[in-house]
Amino acid sequence: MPARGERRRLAPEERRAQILDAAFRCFGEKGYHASRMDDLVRASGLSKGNLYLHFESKEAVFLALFDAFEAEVFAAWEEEAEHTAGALALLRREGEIVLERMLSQRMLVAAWMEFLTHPAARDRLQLTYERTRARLVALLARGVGAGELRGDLPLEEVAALFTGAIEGLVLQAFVDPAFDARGCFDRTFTVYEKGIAR
Amino acid sequence: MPARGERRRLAPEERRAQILDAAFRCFGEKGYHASRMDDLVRASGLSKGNLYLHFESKEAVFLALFDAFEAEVFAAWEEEAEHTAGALALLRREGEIVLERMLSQRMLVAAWMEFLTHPAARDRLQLTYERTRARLVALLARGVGAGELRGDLPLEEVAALFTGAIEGLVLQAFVDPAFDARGCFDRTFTVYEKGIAR
DNA sequence: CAGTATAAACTGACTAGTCAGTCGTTATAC
DNA sequence: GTATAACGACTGACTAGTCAGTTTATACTG
Repeated sequence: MPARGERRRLAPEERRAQILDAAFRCFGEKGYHASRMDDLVRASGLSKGNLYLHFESKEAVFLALFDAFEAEVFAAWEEEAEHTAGALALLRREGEIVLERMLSQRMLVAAWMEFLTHPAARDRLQLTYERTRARLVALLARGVGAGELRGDLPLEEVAALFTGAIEGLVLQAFVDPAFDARGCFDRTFTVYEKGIAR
Repeated sequence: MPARGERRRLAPEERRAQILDAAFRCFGEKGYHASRMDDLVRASGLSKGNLYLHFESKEAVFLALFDAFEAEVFAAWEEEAEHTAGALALLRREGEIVLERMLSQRMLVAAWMEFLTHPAARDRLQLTYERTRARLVALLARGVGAGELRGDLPLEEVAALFTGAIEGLVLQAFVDPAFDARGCFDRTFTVYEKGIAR
């Protein structure tokens, strides 16, 4: 029983944020399965019932966390797009941005991988991949239009290659702390450049 | 209780194969966590006790399955290397080979992802990545030596990029059945070619 | 402004079920 | 006769989610 006066009613958004904050720490430290709902309870300082008042399941909490992560990356990309001219330069910067965020949250990425056998997770990630590729296709198309990139590129496929390659670097970094994904991206970007530039 | 005469003593290797066969079907259908040891028991037609006589844990079964998968891919690569001349042609073929095998066992790949928060899985996958990159570096180095590839390539990094890109395509195919990873690889291989050929 | 009613945020002990792994027993091969 | 492969009912630790009851904020009333 909490000491008198420690209970506080809060607006739903604040509680959700509090829960997501705890979830971020738990899932980001131990992954999805190893994080128990009781861990989130402890980390959030709330009761279990309260937690289930705001999220209908463990799965729902994790999906909400992913939404936040995606939104953050997309916002950073928008921001960057306003400051960077040139398709290749922007492509490089956007790659660096997402790589940076994923690497700084390796375990969260692993938690997502762990979660991927849930159909809901697959659907959600599919959406993210589609959005990402669509964004890259638009970026590449502008590059083609500006005469910076070759005109005969299969844009969808090049976008998918780029998307996948970054994911692959993150995976290699996850299993091997000594693997320098940033450096690798940096030093191999010229492969893309030579491959797609006009 | 089995009907009289249905019990059969078998050599350890045969039992192991029988268990791995069942594990292949279970994990390949439902993933790691959703596959219960009792499922393996049913699928193998053996008893639980017998299963634990040959593998000390669920984890051990899955690791053994991964060993087999890796060995198969590496053997197929060796085979291909004997028939294919030219670094770029071989690189393409080896990519196709591993892509083919991973795509035909999507759920098994997902099971592995799911399993990745186990330290033992990380160590095992790290080993595989290292072996794969080492193999690719050797392949690329031969290409450089033969004057087929540029001499100033960061070989380690290009190998990592290639390794990661394939993994990334498999992931995209896993979450989206409509995603054509094979076609994507095929149509984007020229990006590598232009990027690394002399 | 006290007193009271109502809504809804909040609590945590509890439930109902799960599942990896064990072990006492039985069958088989030699 | 005996070593040991094989069996499967059983155990106990674990955990997502529930719910009956408690506390707080606010609205209403005299």
